[in-house]
Amino acid sequence: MPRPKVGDKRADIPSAAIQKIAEDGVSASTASIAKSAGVAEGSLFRYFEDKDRLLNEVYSEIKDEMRRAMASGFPAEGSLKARAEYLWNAYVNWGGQSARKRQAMAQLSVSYRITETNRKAGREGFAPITKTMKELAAKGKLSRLPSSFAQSLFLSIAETTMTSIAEDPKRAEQYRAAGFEAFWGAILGK
Amino acid sequence: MPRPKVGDKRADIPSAAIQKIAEDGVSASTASIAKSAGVAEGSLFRYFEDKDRLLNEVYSEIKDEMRRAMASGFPAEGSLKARAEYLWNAYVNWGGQSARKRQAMAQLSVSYRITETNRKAGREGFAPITKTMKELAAKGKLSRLPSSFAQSLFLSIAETTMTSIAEDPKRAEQYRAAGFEAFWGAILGK
Amino acid sequence: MPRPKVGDKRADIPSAAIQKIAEDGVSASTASIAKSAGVAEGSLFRYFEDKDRLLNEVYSEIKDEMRRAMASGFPAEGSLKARAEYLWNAYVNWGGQSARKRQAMAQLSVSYRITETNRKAGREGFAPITKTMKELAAKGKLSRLPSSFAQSLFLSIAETTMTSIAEDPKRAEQYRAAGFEAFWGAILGK
Amino acid sequence: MPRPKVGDKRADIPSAAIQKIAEDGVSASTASIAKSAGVAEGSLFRYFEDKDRLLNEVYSEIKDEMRRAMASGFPAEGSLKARAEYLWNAYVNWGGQSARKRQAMAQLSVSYRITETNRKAGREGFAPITKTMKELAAKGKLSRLPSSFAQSLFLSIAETTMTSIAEDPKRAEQYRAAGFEAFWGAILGK
DNA sequence: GATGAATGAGGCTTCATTCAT
DNA sequence: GATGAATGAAGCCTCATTCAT
Repeated sequence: MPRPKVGDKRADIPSAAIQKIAEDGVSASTASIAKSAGVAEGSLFRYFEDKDRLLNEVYSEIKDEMRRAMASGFPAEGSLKARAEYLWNAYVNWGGQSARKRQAMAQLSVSYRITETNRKAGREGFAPITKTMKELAAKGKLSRLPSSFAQSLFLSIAETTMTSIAEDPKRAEQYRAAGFEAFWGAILGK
Repeated sequence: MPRPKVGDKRADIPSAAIQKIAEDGVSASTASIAKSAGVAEGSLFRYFEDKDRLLNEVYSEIKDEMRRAMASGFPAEGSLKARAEYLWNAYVNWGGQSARKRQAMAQLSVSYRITETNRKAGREGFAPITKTMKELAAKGKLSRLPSSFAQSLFLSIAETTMTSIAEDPKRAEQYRAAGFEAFWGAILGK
Repeated sequence: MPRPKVGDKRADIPSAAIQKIAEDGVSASTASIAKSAGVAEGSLFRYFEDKDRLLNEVYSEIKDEMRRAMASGFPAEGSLKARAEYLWNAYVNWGGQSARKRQAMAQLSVSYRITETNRKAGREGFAPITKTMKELAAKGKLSRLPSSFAQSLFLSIAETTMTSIAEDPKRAEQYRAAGFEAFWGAILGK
Repeated sequence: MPRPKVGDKRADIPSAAIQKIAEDGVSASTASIAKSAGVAEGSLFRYFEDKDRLLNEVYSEIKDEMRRAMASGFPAEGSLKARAEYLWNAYVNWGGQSARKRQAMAQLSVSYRITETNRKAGREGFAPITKTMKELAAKGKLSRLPSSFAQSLFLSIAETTMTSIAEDPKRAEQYRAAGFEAFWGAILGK
């Protein structure tokens, strides 16, 4: 019978933090996070220097996971549309399966406790995403604006889509497809 | 010679709250808000039962203002595009002139302290907006989804646009126009 | 029947702090100090930004009181010995009546929480003391060393004297006289 | 090739404690002491039942070392002045070479965590010192007071001297000589 | 009505100590 | 013996809210 692995405690804290932040916002108390992680309150601070560190680490962890979700299986050789659609689906699907993380992210993104450094690191996607977005932006009607605008549109339209899915999961497929068309139209539509 | 109006004190509190919430998030202390409004700490609670009330009132006040900005001068008889563009411009322009309020709103909208009732009231625009959005949604490729989806897209694309403008104000015009085209394409683009 | 004066609460805190620091050292908890002052814990922080401020204020308050004790009635025109003896007696008597303050001071003086600025301000006596010490130092065998050395000897010999008095109060007079002779001999003795 | 001796770990702890206490006061954490000693946090408690034990042990260790410094080479047959001067020089020289220990001692001596027993043991010198002090006290003007008063004066004047030396090491010799003269004058000066 | 001093619950963080490995 | 992860009590401090003036 396997006994609880040593060191696992640390790993439990970010998940608990995500859960609590999703529920209560970034003002979720460290005590409640620790409790929900099944560790003593003091233990939290063995692993995270202070609450800000924890918050920032959770933030970048989620950002990383998002990127990984989009990176895995990415058809680097596909057509522009195929690539864009792949990214879209990967992102929206990830969001659908990670409601808690999305909710936590919504809180973290507007929190002043996330450092600018971390925020910037979060924005810089991995190369293939950035490249696809750049191509897309260059081709579309937004070509005279920074490609980051296209990227922001991607994120915000996807966010809107995911929110709608969360509210009405039975139509997930429909929203996902419609969301992509909306995005595509936003960038390239006449 | 106009003397300071009685009751002015109350009116100063929401503005101060907006300022402080924009700066510090919803965790801005009531003391700091009172101070910034030039009233005593205790006086705040003569006007607002508790902090939550204040927060909710600020929320709906801003929402109201947004609506008024969009309503005033609305060309009810114009073409669909004319009307949509009017709304867009009115909204984005309002945002450009109300940075503080936008920032406060960003904090308030994710706060769990804003009641669902209030949130819903915020979403329900005034009739002309809703009507325009419905028409738009019905005509576009999103016609099989609730018109609230189109409305959410309007808001999120506008938000993205305003953020870009805030970061690079010299290109405000460009962003505003491009933003509208993006929105238009999102809803109607082929 | 006089009711408790408003604002008196603040004044009670330093006395309580002295009491507690004397008993428990500078690690006396703010909670215990507040309790002993008869105020809520939070109230302490209305008056003192943080514990360090309180500690430093207590430190300089006691230093001030010491100086006042030595200054009041000082025979500025007396002989050197008369003046030195006056200072000695004033200081030692003050210490005898202020056991708690002396004990608190013993803790505060070695605490790293007292700022260098404050420490320096504490060292700078009022002019008459400094002047007397300078004259004394110049005349004695320590004339080739900074006069601050003589002053430090004054303080440390007095401290030793006061400690002995505290341990055996019946001999207070004897110790006080002997202490002065010791100090006098230290500076001028053959 | 000498390998690190077993049991060395224990010996490293008091030195580390001295270092840390000198830096941070008696509130130096056991964790920081352990780290500075190169042992695990928990190991400290294998050697010292608790922090108080460690503190007390460090205290008496330093006191012992002081005594040894004064005892070694003590001219038991010398004149009273020769013996007193020997003790003085030995003590002041020891202090000059042991700044850290003096600083730690300054913290420990005022700490309520040092037991009365230990304190008393610290005061009782080894016989030759006590004897010399008694002779001195008996001969001087303080002859009607307990000889411990003379001993306290020795310590406090020496302390003052060492502090001055620490602040201005180039004048060490001058201070040391002047300090002894001051002490001598304090006890015997006319 | 207006004030701001007073409150105390609750939040973050430190740290001496224990104990399974 | 040695380790260091884990603990939770206790410390400092903030803040929404009350209420005597």
